[in-house]
Order: sequence, then C-alpha cells, then structure tokens
Amino acid sequence: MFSKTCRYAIRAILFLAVHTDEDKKIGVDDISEGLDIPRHFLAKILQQLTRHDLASSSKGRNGGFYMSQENKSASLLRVIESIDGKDVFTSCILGLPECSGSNPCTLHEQVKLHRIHMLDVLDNQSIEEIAKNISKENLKI
Amino acid sequence: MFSKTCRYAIRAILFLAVHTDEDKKIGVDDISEGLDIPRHFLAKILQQLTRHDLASSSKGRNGGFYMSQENKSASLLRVIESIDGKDVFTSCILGLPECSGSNPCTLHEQVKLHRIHMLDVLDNQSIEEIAKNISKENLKI
DNA sequence: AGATAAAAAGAGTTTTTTATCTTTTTTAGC
DNA sequence: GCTAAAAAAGATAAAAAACTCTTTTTATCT
Repeated sequence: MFSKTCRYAIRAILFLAVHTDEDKKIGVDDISEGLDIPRHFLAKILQQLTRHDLASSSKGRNGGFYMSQENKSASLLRVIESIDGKDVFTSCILGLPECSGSNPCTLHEQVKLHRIHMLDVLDNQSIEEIAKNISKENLKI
Repeated sequence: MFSKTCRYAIRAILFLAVHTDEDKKIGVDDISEGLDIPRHFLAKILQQLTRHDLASSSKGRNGGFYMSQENKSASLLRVIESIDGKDVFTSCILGLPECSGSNPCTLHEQVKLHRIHMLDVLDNQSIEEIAKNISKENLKI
C-alpha cells in the first residue's frame, strides 16, 4: 500500500502528535528509539516533513521536533501525499497512464468505491483527533 | 498499491484470458507488444505465473502462453498474492509486525472495512468473468 | 535427423529505495 | 566568545526491485 518511508512518516507524525507540542520538543534519537526506526533515515524523513510544514523543528540546544497546533490540524492524507506523491489514490491501479472515468481500465469502477472510502478515512479527521484516540484507546503506533 | 511486477502480471493474465485458450496460444513477443511491457521482464513474470498454475504454456514450435479453462476460473486475488505475497491485504498498513484485531494499530479498525471490500472485489469474480466484461465493454488492459 | 521456434533457466545490469556516515549550521547556556 | 546540543545538509553504501542478455531445453515441422 504505502512505501516504507511513508509508513515511517505516518508513525513519526502520530508519535509527535501524541508526545509533543509547542513547548515540548523531542529529539530524533528519542523518536527513533520509541518507534524502532533507523535513526538517520528517520532524520531525513523528519526533515522532509518539516519542509512540507507537516511538522516543526527548532535547531540548537533544547531544540528538537514537535507538532504545532497548526501541524496537528492537518490530515494524514497530506502526510501520505507528501511522501508517496499526490496521486497514490487517484492514479490507475494497473498503472495505465490514460486511465480515467471516461476511458477506464478493467478495475477502474470496481476499485473506485474502495478508494473513496480510504480517502475519506484519511482526509476527514485531523491528526490531532487520531492522536487523541491513540491516547484514549492506548493504541500502538 | 501493487508492485510494478504485480501490475504487469494482472494485465498479462487478463490479456491472456481475453485472447487465448487451449487451442489459441500466444508468444511473449506479442503479449509484450500488446501491453507495452518490457519483453524479457514479462517473460520472467509469465514463467512465475505458469509455475503457480495461474497460466499455462507449451514449449517448442507452435508453443506459447495461454489460459486453460481452469486457469480462467481463478480469481485475480490469487494472481496478486502469487506476486506480492499472501498478506498484501492482511498485514498491518503501518507495517507493524504484531498488529492485529486484539492488539490493533491506530489505523487498524478504520482500514478494515475498506480492505474487506477490496478483497471481495478481487476474490469473488473469476478472471474469466472479468475477461468477458473487458470484451463486452471494450475496456483497456 | 536437422532446422527452427518457442519457453525455461541462469546470470548479469541498472535504477530505485532504504539506510548510514560525516560535515555544517544554528541555538542556548555558561 | 566558547562549548555543547540539536537539526540540516551532503555524500556514500547496501538492499531490493526492475529490467536485460545469453544459454539451454523442448517440441514441432520438414
């Protein structure tokens, strides 16, 4: 479904959403340990996410990564799209370049509903809401 | 969603289902041309599919690939699983090894329905049925 | 039997993804 | 100003996926 990088990104974002805010930052090492994701690779991903305004960071002593209130109001879909590309859920499932509603591939109609549902799940709730649910239900990240 | 190899495999299978049967075989070159898939790579994929009994082949002069009636009665899910592995639709969407119903990850419940629907679409119709629909509706492969 | 045409098998190569290592820049505290 | 601690950036390495080329095996036709 998603690339490994993307799965790491989702988990990192949710981890940050649960554990940080404007006045509670956290370093790559701690995130890496908490999620069991390779340190340096994770650092690259976090850089990418902050560049895309999906997370925040501050350099220097007492610095670290965190999610601002604004960051937390975004949807997971934006995270996914920033890593795996805009068209993960819209491009043809068979990889045909000119597949569309008017010129559909075999699976086009059949997969349509499923994708709409998936988009719905990923776009119609904020990262903050998911984070609250994680804390409440004690879910794994 | 699926690996490139898997998408090629699906298309090759559907192409064979539409264009061949026990007495009408077709060579790799023609399939490769018809679908615009790299020849040698496609050959490997077809070998893999025949080894898994999802397509058939005969060597030597007048040989080629084809789908037997039995082959055509399988579902696309089997094709997908034979290439991308058994657990494309069952493994954790975040890649967590021990994610399950009793010990779910954040997205587990939210994605569950969607996956069941997808499985349904891919498992509850035979390749033959899909092929007939392709011919009838003149759909792209 | 020999030639030919096909898939099968094996052995690369290239590209992309994933991961690591090193250096630079920035900030805070002393 | 100096030091320490952090992210940012750059460069490299390893692994996996995608793709290619060559040889071998098998069947058929003449």
